[in-house]
Amino acid sequence: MDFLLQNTLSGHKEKVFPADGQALRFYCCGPTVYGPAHIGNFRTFAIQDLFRRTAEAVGIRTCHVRNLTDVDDKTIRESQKAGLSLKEFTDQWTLRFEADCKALNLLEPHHSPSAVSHIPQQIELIQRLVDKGLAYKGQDGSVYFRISAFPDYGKLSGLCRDGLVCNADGRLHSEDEYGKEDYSDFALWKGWKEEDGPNRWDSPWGPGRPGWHIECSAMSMHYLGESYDVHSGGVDLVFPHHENEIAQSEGATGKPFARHWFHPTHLRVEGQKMSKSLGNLYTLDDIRAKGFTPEELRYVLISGHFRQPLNFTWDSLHAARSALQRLQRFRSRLSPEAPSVQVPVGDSISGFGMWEPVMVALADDLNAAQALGRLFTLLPQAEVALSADPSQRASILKGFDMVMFAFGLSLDAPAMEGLIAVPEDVSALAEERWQAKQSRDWAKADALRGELVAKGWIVKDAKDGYSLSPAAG
RNA sequence: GGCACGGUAGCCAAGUGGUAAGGCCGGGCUCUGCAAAAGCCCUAUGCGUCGGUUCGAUUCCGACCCGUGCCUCCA
Repeated sequence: MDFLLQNTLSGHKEKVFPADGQALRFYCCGPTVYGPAHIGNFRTFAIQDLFRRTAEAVGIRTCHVRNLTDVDDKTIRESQKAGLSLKEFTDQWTLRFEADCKALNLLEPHHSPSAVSHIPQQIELIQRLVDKGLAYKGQDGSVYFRISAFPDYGKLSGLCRDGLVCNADGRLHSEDEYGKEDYSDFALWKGWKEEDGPNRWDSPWGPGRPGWHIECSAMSMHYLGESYDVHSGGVDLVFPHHENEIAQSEGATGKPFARHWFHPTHLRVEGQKMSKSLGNLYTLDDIRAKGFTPEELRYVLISGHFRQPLNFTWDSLHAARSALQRLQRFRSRLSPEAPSVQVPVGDSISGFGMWEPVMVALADDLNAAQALGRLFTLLPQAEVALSADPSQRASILKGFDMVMFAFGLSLDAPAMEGLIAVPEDVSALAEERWQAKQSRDWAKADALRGELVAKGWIVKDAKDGYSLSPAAG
């Protein structure tokens, strides 16, 4: 099964493929660890995870790198506010980020390099650019990339260099910037300033710290080679971040950098842009506080097409809950055993069976919306097929689990339920009610159910027992 | 101002030159002491507006309206 994906560089759908005999080399721009990531950040990471899972599900091995930006203006400023060293500060947010990723069932990247731990690689790359005349030291002690020496600048974003200067329409900064030859030139190395405090590293150009763009070039090439397969980040990174990465990398090596680029678009919240002032920069904890699970959020985040802006609403989380429950019920009817979520590389290509149309949709430019549509259409068909011929159970189950692997849905809600502690008095009431019901004392049973509801618990009867769950809301 | 993208049922959201996937909500039915759950069924004569091309357009073209993104460090 071919895996097609629109390439930002060409504007066309192109086949995703690794070099012969190698893993698909895949780089993602990761978070700046100065606070909790919000659900908009996680939309991008969830889509990237969907990309990786889809690749692996169709039999493409991957090597996935996602960096951590742990030195920049924000991390320095916020660490100082918090009274912590930069490392203490970014470490704590890195742990938080990793925990959130795990909760969202994002596969762990094979490498998660941080900028601070790759300073030498960045200095070396800057040195290559200086040596080739593509970078220069400015009057302010910083080193800048000389855009005028890189004719291809603008090929990713479609913005030409002249356009940058001419079309900004008043948004152009005044020319009081000093140190740079040209307004558009960007910093590779930032000379140390008073407000940076102890956060300084030595370099051939004096003390300072790396610029933001250089870290991704240096680390991606360090782990994946000077030319690699796929590079991804949020749509806002197309310009200037990715444009600058291309300039730095191709300028230094003279070779093509990443071949294939894709950019998930932004999340909107209740029809509005996310912003601090609107108070809608929700984190995973905010989602939990409203009683939803990370998996429900994941479902929402991946359920729209990644190049289409997605409008997040609380209602969509309710919809996700119901949809997931249907999948869970289907899965547990198929087999009570927990799904195997191991990477299915190797035997996957012919393994989807009746679910193949779902994977075809995912492998066609990551069309998750269409894939989910097909999935739900096939659900009743699977039930019919199963009752007609029970011997198909194993193959239906296998294909279904593989598709769930690709979506990254573990369908493990029952395990979650077990984690909710039921207070003593509640379980005693419930037990008393069950006994009343067994002796057909309907009035008493109903009265006891009323008491349980008053305590915020809902009881549901089955043939041979009952279950308790906290009332919604 | 430049470039790009989008406007599909109450909500979310696919898709196609030939008569609108799917999910949620809502309604109905079956089942069950009751309730809930579950399963089944139904739910857009219309796809921003107005023109054009066509046997036929939501799908192509044009104009317009509205919304969104990027235009130097924001996923």
